[in-house]
Amino acid sequence: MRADAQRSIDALLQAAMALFATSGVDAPVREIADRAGVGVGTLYRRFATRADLIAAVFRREMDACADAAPVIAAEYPPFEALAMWLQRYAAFVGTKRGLAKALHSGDPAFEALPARFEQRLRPAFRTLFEAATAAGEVRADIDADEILGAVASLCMSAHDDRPDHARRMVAVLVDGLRYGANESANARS
Amino acid sequence: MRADAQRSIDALLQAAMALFATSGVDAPVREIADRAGVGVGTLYRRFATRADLIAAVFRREMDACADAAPVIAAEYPPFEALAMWLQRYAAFVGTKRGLAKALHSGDPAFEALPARFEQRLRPAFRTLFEAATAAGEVRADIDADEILGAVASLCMSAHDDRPDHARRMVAVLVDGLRYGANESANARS
DNA sequence: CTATATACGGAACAAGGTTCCGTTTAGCAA
DNA sequence: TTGCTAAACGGAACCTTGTTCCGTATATAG
Repeated sequence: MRADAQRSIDALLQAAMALFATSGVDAPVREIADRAGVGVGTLYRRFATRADLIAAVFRREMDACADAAPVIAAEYPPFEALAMWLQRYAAFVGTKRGLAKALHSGDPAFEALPARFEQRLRPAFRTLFEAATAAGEVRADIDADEILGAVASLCMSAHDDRPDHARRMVAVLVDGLRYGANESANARS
Repeated sequence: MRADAQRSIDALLQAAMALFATSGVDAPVREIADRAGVGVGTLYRRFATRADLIAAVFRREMDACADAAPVIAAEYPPFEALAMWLQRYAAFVGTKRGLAKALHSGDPAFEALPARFEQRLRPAFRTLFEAATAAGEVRADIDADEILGAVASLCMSAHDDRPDHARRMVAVLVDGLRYGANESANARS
């Protein structure tokens, strides 16, 4: 692949990522191309369709988020690593305005994304989670998937408020994860 | 209001209803106007925006569905009435491809719809449900709202299959409602 | 019957996605 | 270094969709 082609792809992905975070995934292709400093023709040479560009951005960010897990795990003790990565994950989900709508749109470009979530994010978190569990720092009555879902919900719903609202709510949730933090309140339902 | 204006409104609502059922709520305004035998100008004279037309169609169908409840209740015994109305409700939800997306779009035209659901459909079903319960024909461990939600889910998800798939699933669900029909299976976690 | 407020149709406009094609250029070979 | 050419580029043009505008037609009160 020619070097300028690779540069275009990188610029497009970066521009799209930035615009999606601020304006949602409905950002017009022309704006994306402008911000990347390329023409729309170039955009369409690299991504067959607007949806393919969106999917590529999501995939890239998902991977980056998953890749952060082992790095964080190597540098911090189990529970801190888990907490930090969940904030990282929250930041990822928080920039995905319109993600849910896109996923349910039925567009074939998005079909592969759920599978990628399973293959990358889920195991990435599970490793952190099991390390923290093994260290006895996480209560035993909660499932790893529940946490990923809960954090995603927190970040999806409250996105128009102050931008750190989600971060704080995730922090509260993480505190609640601490082993034995609320032993008397564990009887739910 | 002039008679021709009323005719236009009726024609538009009917055309939109038919198109929404077959092509989803994304049907273009021009197609709707054509099918109604009017120009797009007329459409926009009657409905400030495309979303307002969609909302009007939903409202009208919701009301029709709710109005059917007392009619059915007057003609059939409690449990049959309940079963029949749920099929009516299923038919309504089944023609609403894209309803969920529209509701979550944040468009102000749809803001009033959830309230209308509460005010019309919920009580309409609750009356049927309580009559059947009073007659001892419905198991006691289920809530009326759960049923409305479950039927809606059934009709939303499986819409591309054979069109009667949802109808059959709803029928199965209704059978499960019969009081004492599966007493041994009632222990669900 | 006539006057006029009301309604109608559809061309025109705006905005967004996608395609097309003439121009430019990276990178290899001589 | 210089030429060559496949690859890449930009952006005008096109298509579809929602919305607006306005000249024409008509229902209906008096």
